[in-house]
Amino acid sequence: MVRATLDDVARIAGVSRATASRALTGSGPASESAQRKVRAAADELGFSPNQAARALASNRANAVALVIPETNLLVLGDPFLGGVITGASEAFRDTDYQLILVIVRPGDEPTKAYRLLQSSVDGAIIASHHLTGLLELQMERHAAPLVYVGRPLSVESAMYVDVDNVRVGYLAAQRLLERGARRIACLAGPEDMTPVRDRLAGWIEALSEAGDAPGPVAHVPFTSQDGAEAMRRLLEQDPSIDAVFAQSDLLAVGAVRVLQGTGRVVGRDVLVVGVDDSDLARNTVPQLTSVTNPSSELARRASQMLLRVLEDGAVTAEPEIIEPQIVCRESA
Amino acid sequence: MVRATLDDVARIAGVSRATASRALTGSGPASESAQRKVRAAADELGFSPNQAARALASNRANAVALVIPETNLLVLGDPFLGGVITGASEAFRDTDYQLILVIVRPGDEPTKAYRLLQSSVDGAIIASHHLTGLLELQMERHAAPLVYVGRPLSVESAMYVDVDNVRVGYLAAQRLLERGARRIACLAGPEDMTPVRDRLAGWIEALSEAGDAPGPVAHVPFTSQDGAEAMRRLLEQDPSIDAVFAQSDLLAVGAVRVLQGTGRVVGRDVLVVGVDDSDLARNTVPQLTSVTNPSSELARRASQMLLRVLEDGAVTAEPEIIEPQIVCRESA
DNA sequence: CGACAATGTGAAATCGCTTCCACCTGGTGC
DNA sequence: GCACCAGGTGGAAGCGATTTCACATTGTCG
Repeated sequence: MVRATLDDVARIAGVSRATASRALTGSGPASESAQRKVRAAADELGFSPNQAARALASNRANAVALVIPETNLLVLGDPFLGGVITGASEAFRDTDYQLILVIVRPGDEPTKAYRLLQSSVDGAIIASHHLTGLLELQMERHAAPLVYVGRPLSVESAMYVDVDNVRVGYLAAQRLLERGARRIACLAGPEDMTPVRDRLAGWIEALSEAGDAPGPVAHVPFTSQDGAEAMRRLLEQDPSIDAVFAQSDLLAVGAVRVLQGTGRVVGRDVLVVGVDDSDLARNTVPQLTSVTNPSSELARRASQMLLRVLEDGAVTAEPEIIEPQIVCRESA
Repeated sequence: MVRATLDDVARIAGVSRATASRALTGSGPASESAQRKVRAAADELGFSPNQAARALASNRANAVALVIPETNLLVLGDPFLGGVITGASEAFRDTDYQLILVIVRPGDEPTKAYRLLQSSVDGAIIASHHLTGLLELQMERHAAPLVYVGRPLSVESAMYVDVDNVRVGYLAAQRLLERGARRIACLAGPEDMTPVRDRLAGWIEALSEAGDAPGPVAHVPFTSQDGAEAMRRLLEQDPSIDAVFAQSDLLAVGAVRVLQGTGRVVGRDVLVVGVDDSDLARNTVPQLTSVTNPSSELARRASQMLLRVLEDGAVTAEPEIIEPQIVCRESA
């Protein structure tokens, strides 16, 4: 069976191709009756427009890229990226933009992704913090609008949606202090990530407000293994630690395992707060107190921002900041 | 800056557009010297072909769809889908196919996705077990080749890659029996999924070989909450249960939590085997014994199968079956 | 009643590429 | 030497839509 073309639709509807196009896309004047006839013909033929032809003629790809980093986190099940994917897909579901998944590896030469993006998308959502400037700058030069999930480190005046990460750190520290912690360590993520720095800043702020000095800090990748190792090192360094602010639930899980291994009871002898409020937080024993980091919400808002720019032709949009919440459970 | 077109490249290289096209795509004869000149000109201009034009002219989209179900699993962090995404992306990274992400919700009318796929991809990887025929049949009618990750329930003669799920169940039961279990319950997934049925079959097979009768079975969605509830019900029903075959790590985690809540020591009083061998299995206390269900491997193989069909023009390919392994840890 | 908008319409020109086809070279076999 | 063939090449015809523009056809106002 040969695919029906707009010509077929026009012929059956008894109008010109131009009119048929206008009737279906609403891009120009078309009488009531013409619209009815065209729509009937299109239904009859099961017409669906050839995207390539449409893209070529209209000079818009009707597609957006979702750029995410490939850490092995996806495999290991870090829920943050899953949420980003879900959120973005949700936001674009009812538009006729297609979502093109671009997974970049730290080592990849950026030109490849750049080319791809340049030639075939109208815009992009970028969820990768780790790209150090290169890709970002190259893409910025290009006309297609870019929206970041998470404030980018190296790009000024970017459009982005982020959680208030300073507040994340502040909330965590506040909770730990309220529960009586005196010596709070921090299991932070990689040092070159803006959220990591901001959370650290918020944590320090809350501590100094309370007149406390920050405990030891360890920067490690966001995996539970690294979290466990780092926790072990911190304990050696300072066995008097009575609370831990872990910058992700995954890190927290690793820390909890080590703390339990030393005979400490988490939630009593030592307090732990994580970040992400993921499923993980509910599935461990003890359940984790965690600060929210609503990935799908962030991605949804970023997508909507991109859509707005795409549709309204606006050049830019103000960043949006989401307020984090702390969800208290057994660990702190 | 205006994008360079093939015309520009041809002009600078001093050849015709036809020759330039052939030189760049390798789709026809082109002399050494022409190729050199064209390539030099393309580099100089930073030429990258307009995908839409190429797709329109060649009647191939240079894109494949990755169809995955939206359960809230992605949000909740079921690692299986993350692995599928990673694996597929990896397989297509070095081709010039783009990956279009299509997330279908159980309730979605399939025509929408169908239209999308029909009009703008050369093929698709389908990772959704839950689609009951409708979408699948519609798509089968269409020319674009489809490869399933996981044997589909309703489509005969489909191309797919799957793990040997009967063996998964068999391995789990075997391990539990070896460790001395006498009364083995099964926490199964939704009843309409082929892997769920197959694992159940393998489990029963191993039990009957050993002369044991299967314990109680509960069918629930793949979340830890449902796992926990089901475990509670099973225990009420039969407190003598001394082992559990949970059909995913997430279910296992829920079960473990409940078992521990009753004072049982998992790994001693009661044994638990999960499936997926995900990060989760390594992060719980006790660590879970789990049967592998290598999602990214499955997706990679499925993608390669699709590529083969796409490139060779082969009509079909034989299903591939991957052997599962059991990874023994503390819980059984 | 004539003139001028406003509104719909279709012919035709793109968009940037691939690919068919006709043509022109050389080199080879007889 | 002549026919022939193979490998290169360029001209030109699409691919299937959108969009511009000129041309009706109305209705409305003075």
